[in-house]
Amino acid sequence: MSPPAIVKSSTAKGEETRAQILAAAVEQASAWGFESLTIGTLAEKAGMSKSGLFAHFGSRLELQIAAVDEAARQFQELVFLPAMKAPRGLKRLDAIFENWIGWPRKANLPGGCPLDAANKEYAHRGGPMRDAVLERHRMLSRELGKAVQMAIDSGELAADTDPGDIAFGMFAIVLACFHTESFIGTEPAQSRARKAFDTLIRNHAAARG
Amino acid sequence: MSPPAIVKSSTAKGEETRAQILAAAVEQASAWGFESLTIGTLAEKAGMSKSGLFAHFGSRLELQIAAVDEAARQFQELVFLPAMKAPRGLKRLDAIFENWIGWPRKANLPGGCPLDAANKEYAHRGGPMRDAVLERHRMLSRELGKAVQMAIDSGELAADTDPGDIAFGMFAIVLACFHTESFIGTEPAQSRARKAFDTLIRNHAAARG
DNA sequence: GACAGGAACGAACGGTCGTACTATTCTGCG
DNA sequence: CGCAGAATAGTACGACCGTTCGTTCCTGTC
Repeated sequence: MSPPAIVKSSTAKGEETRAQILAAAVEQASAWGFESLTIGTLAEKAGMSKSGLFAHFGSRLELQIAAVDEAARQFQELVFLPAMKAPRGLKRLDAIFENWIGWPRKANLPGGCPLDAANKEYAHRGGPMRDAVLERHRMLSRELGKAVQMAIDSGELAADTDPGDIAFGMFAIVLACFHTESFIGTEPAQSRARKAFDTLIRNHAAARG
Repeated sequence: MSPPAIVKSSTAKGEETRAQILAAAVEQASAWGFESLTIGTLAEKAGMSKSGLFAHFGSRLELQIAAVDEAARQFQELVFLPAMKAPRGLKRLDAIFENWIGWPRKANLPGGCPLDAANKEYAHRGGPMRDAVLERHRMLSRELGKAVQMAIDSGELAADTDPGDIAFGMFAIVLACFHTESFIGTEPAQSRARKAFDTLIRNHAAARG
């Protein structure tokens, strides 16, 4: 009696190693792409056997999809979530941008943004991976759109601003930041990105009273 | 005697098939990445045996590098070269931008810009491929910088314009255009990109008489 | 102590990879 | 024609791929 009730030991021992595997998977995918996620190399990285790792996912595809999910979760956790502490409007948009351009470093992903990598890899082909990537991307895109709309509603951005233009502009600047980091270094790339973002916002700012 | 001098038959029959192989390679790389360039699949695509194709390059790495070169050559041919017919300054910058966002389609590369793909794949790793990609990228970057500088020298862009800002902005917009094409379609993506480019230029335009 | 179930293991499979050899066919020049 | 050399094909190899299978270890319950 005395029913164990909850238990289930929040870390079921298997869940724990699964989480470790996925962390390693995202790290590798950020640098080498999701197509590089092979059972063998990942097993070696996680310090376990191929079959042992394999049992956690059932197939390579499931592993890749799980890695995409994990990457999106980390993005949400490191970019959007902390920005919620900032007040709605431009302040929050600023926070999102700043977290965005810095999140690969914060997540210890020296290979760059894994979602960006996934998009590049699968956007132009069919299959379940493309579906998974697009779904996650649309979700995050919607969240960004809401944040922009708030800045319009608050009167900080001009009322006739097209929210899509701002989202497109932010997306563009962040992409260019990630891409130029490898050429000119993190610091100069982020500096240029911030300057471009400032210009973008100033361009659409509501006229001051 | 009578030294054969030149000869070498401009198309040495081998050169011709080599060119066909590289065309197929660039096409495949644009959609599946340069890491997907395997001897076997490429041989099948070119309608010849693995060993026959292999003999043209000597190693897979050489093949990949040759594909990067070919992609850069096509870029030069379809983006910069036609823009040279436009007069120096904003007109030429406009032409470059327009050719840029449309060149994958023009080159029959439904998978997107292969140089973008190569950059994403190799920017964060070492090795000869990274070197090759970065070199080509820097070359094209320098060419873009010169075109921007001409627009400043001609007085169409403000004298205090930072050429790097314009180049960064154009790069950003084109990247976002390529990335959003897969979500919202080619037409809307290019439309947004053109709008953003107009804003960028207008922002740095020299004050009118 | 017996037992059940999850977690990880090692070995093996069919297949594809890049690459090295040899053999065959094609092509142009005397 | 004949023949040299380039171009392509054939074959074989070791390594790695994803996956399957049977086994072992660990943990918690009767």
